[in-house]
This record gives sequence, C-alpha cells and structure tokens, in this order.
Amino acid sequence: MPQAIEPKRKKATSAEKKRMILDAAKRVFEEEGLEGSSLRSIAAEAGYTPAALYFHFSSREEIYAELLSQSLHQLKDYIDQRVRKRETAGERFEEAAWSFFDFYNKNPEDLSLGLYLFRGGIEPQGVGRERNQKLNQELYDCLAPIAEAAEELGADKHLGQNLMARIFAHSTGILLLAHTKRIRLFEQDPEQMMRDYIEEQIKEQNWN
Amino acid sequence: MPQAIEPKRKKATSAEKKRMILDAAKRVFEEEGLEGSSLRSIAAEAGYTPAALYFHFSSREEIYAELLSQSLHQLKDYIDQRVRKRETAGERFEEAAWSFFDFYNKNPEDLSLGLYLFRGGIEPQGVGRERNQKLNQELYDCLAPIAEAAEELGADKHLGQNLMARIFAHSTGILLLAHTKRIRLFEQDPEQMMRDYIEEQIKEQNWN
Amino acid sequence: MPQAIEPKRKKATSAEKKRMILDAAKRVFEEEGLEGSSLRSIAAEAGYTPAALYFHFSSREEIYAELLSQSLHQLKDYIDQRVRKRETAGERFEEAAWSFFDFYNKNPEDLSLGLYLFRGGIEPQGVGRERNQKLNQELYDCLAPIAEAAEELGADKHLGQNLMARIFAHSTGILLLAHTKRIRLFEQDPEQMMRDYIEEQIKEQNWN
Amino acid sequence: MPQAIEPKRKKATSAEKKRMILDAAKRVFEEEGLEGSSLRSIAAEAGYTPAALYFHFSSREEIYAELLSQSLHQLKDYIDQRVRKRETAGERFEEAAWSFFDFYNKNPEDLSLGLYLFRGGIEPQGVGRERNQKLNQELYDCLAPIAEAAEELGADKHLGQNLMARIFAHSTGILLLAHTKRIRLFEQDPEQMMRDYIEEQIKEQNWN
DNA sequence: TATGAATGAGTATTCATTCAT
DNA sequence: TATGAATGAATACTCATTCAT
Repeated sequence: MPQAIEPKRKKATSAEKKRMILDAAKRVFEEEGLEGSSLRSIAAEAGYTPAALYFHFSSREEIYAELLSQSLHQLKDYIDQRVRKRETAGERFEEAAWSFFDFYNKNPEDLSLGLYLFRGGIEPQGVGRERNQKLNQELYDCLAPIAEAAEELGADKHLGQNLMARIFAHSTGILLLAHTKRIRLFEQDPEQMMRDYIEEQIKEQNWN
Repeated sequence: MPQAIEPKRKKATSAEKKRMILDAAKRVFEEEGLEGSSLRSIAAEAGYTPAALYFHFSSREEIYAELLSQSLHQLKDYIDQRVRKRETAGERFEEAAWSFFDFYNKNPEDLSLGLYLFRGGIEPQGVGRERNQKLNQELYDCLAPIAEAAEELGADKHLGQNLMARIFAHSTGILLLAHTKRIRLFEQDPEQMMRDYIEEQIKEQNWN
Repeated sequence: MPQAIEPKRKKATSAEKKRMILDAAKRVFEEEGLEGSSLRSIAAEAGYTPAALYFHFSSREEIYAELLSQSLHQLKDYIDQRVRKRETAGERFEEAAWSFFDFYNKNPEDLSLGLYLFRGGIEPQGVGRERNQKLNQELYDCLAPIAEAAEELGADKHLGQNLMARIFAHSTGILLLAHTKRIRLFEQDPEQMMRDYIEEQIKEQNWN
Repeated sequence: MPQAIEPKRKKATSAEKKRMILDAAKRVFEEEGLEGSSLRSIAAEAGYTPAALYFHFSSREEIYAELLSQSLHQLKDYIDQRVRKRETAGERFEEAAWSFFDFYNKNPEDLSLGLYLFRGGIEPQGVGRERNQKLNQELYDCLAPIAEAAEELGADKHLGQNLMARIFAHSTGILLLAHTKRIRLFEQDPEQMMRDYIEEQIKEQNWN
C-alpha cells in the first residue's frame, strides 16, 4: 500500500517543484521584466542551478510557454467562475468583459506575461509554432464567454467575435496605459474607463 | 579659411550622421525586431564601428529614445497636416483619431518602436526619468488635436482628455491585435473596427 | 526457491545487459562519431538513464575501454579463423596481414574505436595505465600471427616484430586515408595499395 | 612620415597578436590534446579573455583551421628547402619522403594538429567544407615533391601519386605508433623503419 | 538494479561599453 | 571623429558524475 502511494507522491512533488520554478519565473518576470528573466535568473530565484531546470523543462522557451499557459488558465477560471454566477445573459456579458479586464488589472505580472505574446516582429517569436497556436486557442477560450452571452442576446456569430475583439482591444489598451502609469497623462481612472466602455457596448446593442 | 568653415560643416554633418545612424537603427528594428537590434547591428548597418556610435549617442538607450522621439515627431506631423485640412471641428476630431491609428497601421516599425515605451516592468524602464517625461509629452502632443477638436465641439477639459485616452487605448489594442496577426482569431478587419469605434464616439457625443 | 535462482539469473542478465550497453555504445559511435558519443547518448540508445550505466561501468572511459577490448577480440577472432584455414606459412603470413587490414576496412566503426587509442597527447590518455597495457597486449595478440608465420618462414624474432610493426603502420596509414576519404586526392584504391604492400614484403623476404 | 609608418606598424602588431594566439593554441594542443583545447583554454594560455579572441578570429574553428594551415605551410617550407638542395632526382625523392616523416617526427605538436584532419566520422568534421578542401590541397602540395622527383625518374602520373599515397600512409602509420609510444611493443626504431621503407621503394623502382 | 533530481564545471558565442591611439 | 582591441558579464545549454530513494 505504501508502495501504491509512493509513485503518486513522487509525481506530486515533481509537479510541485515544477510549480515552484514557474512561480519563481513569474516573480522574476514581475520584478525584472522580460529582459531580466533569463534562465539563470529564474534558476537563482528558484534556488536552483541553471542545469537543474533542464530536468523539469526542456528549454527556456518551454518555461515561458508553460508560465503563459498557466496564466491563461487562471484567467479562464477567474472569468468562468464569475460568469457562471450571473443569471441573465446581459449580466453574463458584462461580467465576462469586466472580469477579463479586472484579472489583468489586479495581476499586473500576468499582464506582463500576456503581453509577451504580443512582442517581437510581425510574427510572435520565441515561442514555437504549435505552442503559439495552443496559446492562441487558450486566449480565445478566455474571451469566448463574451461571444456566448452576446449570442444568447441575439447577436450573430460575426458580431459575437467582433465584440470579443473590441473588448480585448479596449481592455488591453487601457491596461497598457495603466500598467505603465501613462494614464496619468490624461488624468483618467482606468477602471472607470473600462466600465464606461462596457456600458456603451450594451447601450449600443440595446441590451439593457 | 577652410578652417573657419570646418566647424560649421562639421556641425552640419554631425547632425546628418546622427540621422543616418538613426535611420540605420530604424532599418534594423524593422528587419530584426526589437530584440535583434543590438548596438552592434545598428553600427554595422550604419557602416560604423560600435565604438563610433558613442560619439553621437551616449548609450544604446539614447539611440532608442531619439529614434522614438523622431518617430513621435513624424506621427505628430502626419496628424497635424491632415487635421489642418479639415474644415469643421467634427471632421477634425474624426481625422485626428483616424490618422493616429492610420500612421501606426501603415508603419509597423514605428509601432514596435512606440510599444517600446510600454514594455518592461510596472515602471517604464530603460529610458531615463527626464527622457521619459519628454517622450510622454511628445505622445500627448500627438493626441492633443483630438482634445482640441472635442473642446471646439463643446467638450470640457476632462472629456477632452478622456477621449484622448479612449482613442489611444482602442487604437493601441487593435494595432496590437493586427500587428501580431492575432486579429485573425476573431476574423475581423482592423481598419473597419477602428472606423466603427470613431463613429460610435461621435454618435455618443451627438456630434454628427 | 525462486530466491535461490535469482542470483544466478541476475548474474546472467547482468552480463547480457553489459553487452547490450556496449552494443548501444557501438551504434552511437557509428552514427555520431566519437565526439558525439556522450554517456548520455549511449544511455539513451541503450534505453537507460545515464545514472544506470554506473552500475555496469565505473566511468565513461571504462565503457570505451571495454568496447575497444571487445572490438580487439573480434579482430583477433577474425584473423585467427582465417589464418587457421591456410596451409602454408606463406599463405598464413599473407592472410594475417590482409585480414588485419580487411577487418578495419570493412568495419569502420571499429577503426574509429581503434584509433581512439591513438589520440590525445604524446601519452595515450583517457584510459588508465593498466587498462592501457591490457589493450596494448590485445593489439599485439592480433598481430602475432604475422610474426608467427614469419618465424616459420625463417625470420628471427626481431624481423618478426619488425614485420608486425610495418604491416600495422602501413595498414593504419592506408585506412586513415581511406576512412577520411582523402585517398581520393591521390586517386588510389586502398585495397590494391594494401595488396601491393603485402606482395612487396613477401618478395623482399624471398618467401614466394 | 611617422603617419605613413603608423598603419603599417599597427598591421604588424595585429598580425603579431594573431600569431601569438596561434602559438598559444599550439601549446595548448600540445599539452592538453585536442579535447582540452577549448577557446577558453587557448585564451587563457594567450593571456586573453575569451571574448578578445573574436577580434582576431571569427570562431573557434577558424583558429583550428589557421593553425593547421600554418603548420602545413611550415611543413611545406621544411620539405621544399631540403629538397631544393639535392642535385639528383633520386636524392630529391629520398629527401622529399624523409623530410615529410622527419618534420612530424621532430614536431609532435604538428602531428597532433595534422591528425586533427583525420578524426571524426567518415567525413572530416569540425572544419567547414571549403576550408577542408583548402587544407587537402595544402597537404597535397607538401607531398607533391615526391611525385615530381618520381616523374623525373621516369614514373608516370599514376605511379607518382601512388608513391605519394604510399609514403604518406607509411609515415603516418609509423608516426602514430611512435607518437603514442606503442612502437615499444614491437621494439622497433621509427626512424630506421622509415629509412628502410624509403630504401625499399627506391630499390623496387630500380632507381638506385 | 534503476531512477530522478541535482551539481559544478564546462561549451561557444554575444553584448554594451571603455580606452588608447 | 573614428577605430581596433579589450573587458567582464551575460547568454542558453551540455556534460560526467553523485546521491537519496
């Protein structure tokens, strides 16, 4: 019986260590920005030798990809949990849009991480092709509740997707301003701006 | 006599050389992305030794900052010229908003450059404090025509600034999506999205 | 009862496993060259963890040494079998010389292995002192049939050894040229060269 | 006038430094064998930072290639000078063959270097394709005096090349034995062996 | 007997920057 | 104003080996 448990335990601690490394990576990301987050610095933060990380991840990029994937899953959970509690489609639409913004507003380290996808040249780089597609899909899934609610409210597929894109764009723009504190230039409150935008969309579609 | 002319000439060519280096830097930016643009590669592209650049710029960051500054000036010129041609305040508002988006949409290398300001940790880093403020001001100046037109149309100062921030945010968000080709996920046309947003703002303020 | 059998079995499988590891090592040698053959790659090819190999061999060098030893035994068997079939001493001399060359010519991976002994600085390195002497003896044993046949034909001990050395040297030189394809430079056929050399020796000693 | 000299001097010292690095590399080769001769170790031996070597050579392989090329040129000079002094074609043949052997026999570090060409898998590796061809040609040039003398003595082209290959092979084989001290196994004197071989060739061709 | 995790030393190469000339 | 040479710190990644389990 102990033998039956042992392997499970080992797996558990292995996963735990992986998680600890990812957490360390996230901290480095947060504190030093993307440039400072080398494999070395992540290893140091995690209390490991650089070489040790290769037992848990096959390359530096894999760490980034897993970190990002984990972040997107947390975002998805955050949104799903909140949307589920809402009763009407209108409320769900509002909640889906707001919580996307809210998650990143409250977790700036995840924002840095998320924006990693939006760096580099025309094509996102530093993450392999298939990995990139997977991440794209995960991002799409986070925003899907927006389209779902919209469709319940009578929107067609194209409008649903349009609303996903709009809300993503507006959120991201505001977060970028807020995150870099440049929003002060305009003496605006990011949360208020986002609320206004969502309300505007609802009014525009005559959903209230 | 030649010696009397020399200093003037030198000053003239000095500015020219500086410009040539910046142009080279922009080309490198364009071709290799921000990450690939080392001081070395800029020097090579400009036909110089890395060490030579230090006669024109005090650090790699200064090159980036000046490049960005130059880009913001070009943006400002682009917007001003187009806004000036419009007769009514309503048209000027529309033009100011559209041409901000349009400039970056057509010049993706300037977008990469502009987003450089929005990287790093919470605080914009890699650019010194006073330089950062100067760049902030230059960005503000580019968007100012939006507020000016809005105020002509009856908006108060706060609303003017709010519109600057909104349009900046929405443009940036769309450009980010378009620039990284992730907009395909949502099957949307970035230009159409931006046009719709501007129209929405005008309708919302009852300016049409 | 099963426990009583176990030790015997284990011993048997232990030798088998050792052999399997050596075979894997040889394959790696063959495919990736000597430089590419790390302990890791050998372990992977053998279906083991690197650490597991340390139960069978005390170091990476020991694997090389045993592999080499095994190769020299195969060479010895190859030569002995063929020499035994020859009836006259003259034929045996010819066969001993030719089959030494022939074995390596047909088994280039064994040649790489054999040349491993002839690398490093002035002193053969990477193989311990006593191991080196053992390998020397094994090499000597492979060439011994040459001297034996020569002595039967009337050569004294010194001439016998001289012929061993000559034939070893000439074979090795030709194989080196052939193995690295540099023999093309001289537009020669390695097998013909070796045959000529052996014939020359026989003529020189007036053994035909 | 001093200005006219300056650039020359600089070039000279630059070449000198290059040479000093190559000398250091040769020493490392000699002392630590090929495996020990990393860029780091060469730099250390030369009294430089690893990075500094990149001002003089574009890669580690270039250092190896230049070292090898330099060694082959020295070999060629050694042979040419000695052959030139001989009056009859017969003497030139003998000298060309002997001095090839003699050079490597007296300069074991050059032998290690030369054997570098004969390592790796079937195809020589670690040196680029065109570099490899150049080195091949240089090796051929070193041996060319053998064929030239042979042709003067009436050999056709094929026989000339055959003699080059034979002498190369025999020399190399003996050197390998001597270099690794395995020649002791056979209680032979390498120089005598080589002399005997050359004499044999001359007798065989009836050139004496 | 075997593994997974870890280390420490090592690999070549790149970087921004400095400095004597 | 410009260069060539140099540095020191950094980059990701590999290696043989060890050890607790």
